[in-house]
Amino acid sequence: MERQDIYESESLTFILSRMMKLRRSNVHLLLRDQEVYPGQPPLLFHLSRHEGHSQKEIAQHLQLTPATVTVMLKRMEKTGHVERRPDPQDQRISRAYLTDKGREALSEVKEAMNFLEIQCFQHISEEEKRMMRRLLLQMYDNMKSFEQSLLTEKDQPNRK
Amino acid sequence: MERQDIYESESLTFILSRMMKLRRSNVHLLLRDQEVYPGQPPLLFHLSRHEGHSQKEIAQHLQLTPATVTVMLKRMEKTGHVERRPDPQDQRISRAYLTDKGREALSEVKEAMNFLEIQCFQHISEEEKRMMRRLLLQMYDNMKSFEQSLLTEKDQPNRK
DNA sequence: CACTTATATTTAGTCGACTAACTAATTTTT
DNA sequence: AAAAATTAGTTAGTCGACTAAATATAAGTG
Repeated sequence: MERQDIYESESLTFILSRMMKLRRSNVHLLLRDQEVYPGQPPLLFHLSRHEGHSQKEIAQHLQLTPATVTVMLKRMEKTGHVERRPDPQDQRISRAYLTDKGREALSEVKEAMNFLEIQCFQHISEEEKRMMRRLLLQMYDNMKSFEQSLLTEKDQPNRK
Repeated sequence: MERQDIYESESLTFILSRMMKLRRSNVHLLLRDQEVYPGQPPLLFHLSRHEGHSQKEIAQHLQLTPATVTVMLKRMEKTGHVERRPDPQDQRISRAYLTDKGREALSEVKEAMNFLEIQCFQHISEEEKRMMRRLLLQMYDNMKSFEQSLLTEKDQPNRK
């Protein structure tokens, strides 16, 4: 069955996305007891380091849209991990805080995610990790340049 | 602004997911003229190689749930890229085929995706790519083992 | 043959991610 | 001071991905 074709694939991005998908699924399994979904740890971590950030600040840091942050925070309010309070000086601004429940969940999430990270890099040396880091950043830069060229192209009247 | 902290991050998986997110966004920009969404190329490619596969077969190959395949195919039927026909021998089975429009879109998508892949790996040597492939497969295997251990744990009566 | 079990797909609901449009508050301009 | 522009967040809608339950069809059993 072609379930195994990750081992035959020449496409690195294919392997990458399969690996990331599996990782995400493992995150899900790991976090189920904490009522935390796979997309939420980055937000939890951010709030633990930046108590009371506005939604705009959160969105910028996590590179998400404001709409996504609103929806996520709303859900996390619902599970009791987060609370939002209006800024005293500016009624447009909403600031997010971890609740006690949120902090509790967070420490377990931190532990779980660290554990996962260690498992993920089993049998991979520090040197190899360093090389991979360099290559990934190169890829990121390449994609950033590519994005720029696409967006520039988009603004051209004579595009295509 | 901490938008730049990908360059400071020690977490490879963080860098990985940021890079993959950016890539996906670029795929989106590239495919907008073809009425194709970033999740659809794998399914289009599969159908071009396996004309008439059942939804179950598609789901197994792409490692998606049947529900996801149903919803995706329905959307692609709507845009006219795909048509579904019942199997003549078994009324439970639905088989998917590319339309002419789908084939047309596919060839442009193929071109675009190849172009993107080339851009992604600029300034990275063949040797480096080989190493990265090995490391990614190792990570995949690690995550696979981890998943197994989690699922085994899940079936234990005395878990946690 | 009737009933039970298995199979393939669908539907409804959840999540995160985006876009576009909207709402309310604040700042800037006239 | 009033109007216009900007800002922060929200809502509605789209996508893909999953889960659980439902539906229709086929296979197996007594």
